[in-house]
Amino acid sequence: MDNSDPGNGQPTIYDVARAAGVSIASVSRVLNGRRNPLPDTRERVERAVAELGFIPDGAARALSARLKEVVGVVIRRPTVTMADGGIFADEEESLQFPDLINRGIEVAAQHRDFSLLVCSVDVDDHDYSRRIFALARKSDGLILHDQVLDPDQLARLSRQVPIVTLAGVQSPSTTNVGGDNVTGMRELVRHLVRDHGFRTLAYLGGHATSPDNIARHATFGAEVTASGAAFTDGPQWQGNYCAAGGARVIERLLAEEAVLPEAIACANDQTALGVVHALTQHGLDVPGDIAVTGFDDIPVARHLRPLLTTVRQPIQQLGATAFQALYAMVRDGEAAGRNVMLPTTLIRRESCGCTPGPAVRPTAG
Amino acid sequence: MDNSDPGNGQPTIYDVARAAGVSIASVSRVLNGRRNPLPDTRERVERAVAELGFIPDGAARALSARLKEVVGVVIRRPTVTMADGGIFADEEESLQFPDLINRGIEVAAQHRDFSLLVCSVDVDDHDYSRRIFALARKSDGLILHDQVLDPDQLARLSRQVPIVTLAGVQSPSTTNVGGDNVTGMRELVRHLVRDHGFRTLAYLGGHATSPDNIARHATFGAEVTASGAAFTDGPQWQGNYCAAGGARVIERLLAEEAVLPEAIACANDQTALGVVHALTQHGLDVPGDIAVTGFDDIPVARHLRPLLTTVRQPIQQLGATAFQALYAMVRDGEAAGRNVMLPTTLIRRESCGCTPGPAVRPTAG
DNA sequence: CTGAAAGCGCTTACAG
DNA sequence: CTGAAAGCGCTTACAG
Repeated sequence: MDNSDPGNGQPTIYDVARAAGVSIASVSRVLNGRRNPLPDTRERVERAVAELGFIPDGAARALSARLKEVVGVVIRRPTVTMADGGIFADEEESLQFPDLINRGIEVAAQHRDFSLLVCSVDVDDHDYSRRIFALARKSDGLILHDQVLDPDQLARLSRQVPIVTLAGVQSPSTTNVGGDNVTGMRELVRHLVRDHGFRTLAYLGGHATSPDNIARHATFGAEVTASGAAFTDGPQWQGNYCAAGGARVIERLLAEEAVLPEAIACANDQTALGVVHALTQHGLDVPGDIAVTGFDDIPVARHLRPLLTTVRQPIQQLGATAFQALYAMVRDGEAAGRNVMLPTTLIRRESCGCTPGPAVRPTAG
Repeated sequence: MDNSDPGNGQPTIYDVARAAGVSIASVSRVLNGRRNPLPDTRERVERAVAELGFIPDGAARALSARLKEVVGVVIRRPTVTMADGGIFADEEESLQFPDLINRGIEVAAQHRDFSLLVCSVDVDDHDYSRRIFALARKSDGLILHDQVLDPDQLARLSRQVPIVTLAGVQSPSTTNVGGDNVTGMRELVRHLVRDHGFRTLAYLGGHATSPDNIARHATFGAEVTASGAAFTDGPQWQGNYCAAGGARVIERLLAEEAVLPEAIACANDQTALGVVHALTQHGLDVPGDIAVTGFDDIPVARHLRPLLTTVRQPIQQLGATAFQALYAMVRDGEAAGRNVMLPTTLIRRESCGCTPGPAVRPTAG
């Protein structure tokens, strides 16, 4: 029963206790600031800690305190199934929106001494759900981007740890945080149809199962139709939230000499990036020949030419809010089942055909 | 001593053992595939596991097996100190290069059932090193981007866990993985000076302490000078690896009506993005009036106009290599002190003044 | 305020 | 092959 320096290196709490001449309980107390120890005790412990370079082991702490101080985050890695049944992976692309959200989660988590454990999944992989369940046992709670598990699995998972979905769907056992797709899309359609007078419009989608994508698609279609303009729709307008995916859609349409609409609303900015690029490569001018819009307002959207008209979401805030919701569940046992919707706003820049004004800096979200 | 269902939810290995009518040791063995158990034992355990939805607790496993199956990653969040002493944070920007590297680390880690624990630090924060040391005790090893700790701290940290630096500097106690800055920069200068004939060139830097930045700066300056061209240098050319940082440098130079060089080599692509944008906003044409190049070849660089001439690094591969190096240290006790250098290649596109050819897809790295 | 002891949920020699 | 038991390094009632 000699718990001291086992030769492998790291000092344990026993080493500190011996060096300070106190019990391990006292060491633990000064380290965690519980039950204020006497100044003398505190000092001796602090000196010993500093001398030995002691840092408590995370696993032991977690096991004992029943708190890992880790939030697990799952993002979806893109894979796109092609028309011919093949698979095309755009893995090399950075996923700016999810990565930025994760930064928001992480910064919020730091304030609570939580760390971020990330796991990216390819939903076409055979056992990706096993990895998510394993992640759950390494974390105090999980934040799931998009829709990576079906409702049944989500319900099962929520029995392991609290779950917050980001841009997913709220359920009795999970809380959801997302942007207001409907309002954003309405504003966009109104601008495109009423202000610019476009008569034919298409929506270039993201992952087919993504709740964000579904909501944006539905709202866009309904609003366009309601406004009396023509909604160009169909399976060929299916992208995957990536620039390469968006570009591919355009390439194919152009290859089969399809008649393009006057305006294309993309599922997100990254898609719009690829769309603008593909159109330009083929000699089409944006917005001269065709208008293109995005969604999210990722920072690079502010450096593109033409400047991208898009629907702004408070990206980092989405992440921070998701963490806070999760933390309340983990820490205070707050109930699941909430649905938090953050506001979106239309940002009119150039790619819709608006005239470039003086450089517009969006106000901080 | 009743270790069974404590009411809080998750079944433990004791519950499984009881349900299967075996000992917890047997449960552990079939779960971990050790010492092949009898088919009968295996089946009963597997049935009980499935019925109870048992997943081993990560902390308990880690404590007992002395392996957390977690790799900690530290990236540097941008903050830039302004000339007037103020602080300007570009926190809202996505850090595409580090994020993409992290994806590479994570995918490699998945193959070994490791997860990625990320921590972003602001080196101007007062106690960021405390957070890094805490991260170390939640991980089996650490990968540090850039230069986030000084050599002394690195040495101390390496006594806690194995360390791999990414684009850092190799030392006896740490292994480093990075791209070949010198060769890449040489090729770039040769192209700019010899092929394009530029006579005045500047380097717009990244973080001043970044080893990548230092190497690129030094090589660029030396090569330009050696070639007989003029190297424009000075503190006003200090960026921070972000688009906003690059744009700010240009804004200031323009504001003080400085004479711009014929070509600007940026520390990375993201900076180049901001530079191109700022120049364009001021009516300057890239590459007509001034050439701009990047470094990294991040995917968006392929969707910009003009297409960015840059030095390609095998980004995801850098991450995967860093993980593999770390894994060898964690698992096989491999010694630190290696330095792995991955090749870079010049990618000539349009922003240097080359004529746009047919769209060039770089071959997979 | 402080210490001795139990316990967190696993893995792994050690016997059998 | 399998089980009883020790032990991983902490935290936290429980006494004193």
